[in-house]
Amino acid sequence: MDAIKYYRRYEAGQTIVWAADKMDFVASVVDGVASLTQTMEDGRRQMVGLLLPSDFLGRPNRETVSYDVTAATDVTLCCFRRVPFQDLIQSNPHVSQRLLEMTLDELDAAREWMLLLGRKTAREKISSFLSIIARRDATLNNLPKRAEVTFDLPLTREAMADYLGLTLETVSRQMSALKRDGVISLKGKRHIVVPDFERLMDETGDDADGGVLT
Amino acid sequence: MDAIKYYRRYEAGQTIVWAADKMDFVASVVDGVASLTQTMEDGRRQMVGLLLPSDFLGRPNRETVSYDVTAATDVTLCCFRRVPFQDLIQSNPHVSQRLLEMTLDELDAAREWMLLLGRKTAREKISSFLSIIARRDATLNNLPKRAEVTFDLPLTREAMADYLGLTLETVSRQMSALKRDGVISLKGKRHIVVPDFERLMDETGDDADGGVLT
DNA sequence: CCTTGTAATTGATCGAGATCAATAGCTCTC
DNA sequence: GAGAGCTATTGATCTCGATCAATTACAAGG
Repeated sequence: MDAIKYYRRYEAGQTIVWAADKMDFVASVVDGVASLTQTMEDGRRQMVGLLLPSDFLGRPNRETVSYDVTAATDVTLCCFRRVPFQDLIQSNPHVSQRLLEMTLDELDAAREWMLLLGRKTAREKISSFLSIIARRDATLNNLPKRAEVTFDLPLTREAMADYLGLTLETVSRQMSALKRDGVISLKGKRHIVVPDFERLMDETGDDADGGVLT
Repeated sequence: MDAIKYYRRYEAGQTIVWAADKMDFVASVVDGVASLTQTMEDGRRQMVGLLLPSDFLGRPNRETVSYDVTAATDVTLCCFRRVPFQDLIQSNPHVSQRLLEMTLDELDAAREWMLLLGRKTAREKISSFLSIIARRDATLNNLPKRAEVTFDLPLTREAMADYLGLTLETVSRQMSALKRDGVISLKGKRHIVVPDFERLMDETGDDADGGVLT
């Protein structure tokens, strides 16, 4: 496996693959954040995937993807040439089982995202997004309960709008509203402080706990 | 594989599994249509999956699902007890590879769905839904180009609304508008005639063709 | 035939978020 | 430090789809 891997770096804003382009590798994100975005003919855009470190990019047995892949921050990928990687899957059942698990997790995430897009209010969308980022950051550290949480937004307001199915103006307004209400505070444009994480969770519209015996 | 399979039938409207319930089987849809639905505490609902014949339900190595599964029409499932099925995956790499392919297809569908939910207008949503159903029906037959297409809606207006992130009133109004504009005609409430399928496609907001050299 | 119940249509009004527009804050560069 | 070029905030107004409400269309059952 190590024999066919190599690293690539992309700068923030750079396109990693264009929709319908040939893609001769699959990869896993080592560092940074990449987004998958679909665009309509008239320019309307919707983010359909957000890849954080350890997430997988690309599809075995398929040469193209149907969305643009863009580096939201500086990104480092660990790449594998696609054909050797496919051979690896054939010979090593463990790999395809692991890949299946990861894809199923991604599908679950996509389904929560669909609930967000279809039914949540703008304020709930923003809160949900902030808590997703906060949580993904927090897993690297260890999360104390009902504590202050701090992190940097990896996305611009415009990218957040594309993620949430909103306009950037609405994103900005709702961020200001959450700040005014003391749910978050901002240091600069991108650095977020959440004084009480549970308070933020209450704003997301999701069930308080994971659903185990409500 | 045949040794561990059995069939189950559900009537339209019946719940197949509740969110967070234990699910001791996985299954594939033989006949009918089932929906996966997520519900918020205050009752807002969003469909997050629509299972048509040949689609797969359930997740190996996980006892629960996080959404309700409901029979939209009468449904026949071909079930496999979960634990033997997991053993099958372990021993037969072909199965997990096939399952990976199916899951990746479902993820692609989920991503198009996200574009629909986040960025399309009500009219585009309805048109997209109708063309999805028409196409899934048409694969069973053989599809001539720019021809009349005919099919039955497997969903109520309310279920369509849950699919599309709309209210049932808006669904009804847009159906009437498409009828008024001659894009579709209705025989009864559920039977749809599309006189010109390309005309319907133009209403979806999607690119005219699959994206091969636009 | 008349009731009862569910699915669907249609109308009137309202409001959340989009759109249009101006301004502010930053970082770079010259 | 003035100007260009971003990103972000804030204001004013408009619109699409939601909400509230009444009516219609059936199908089932007494």
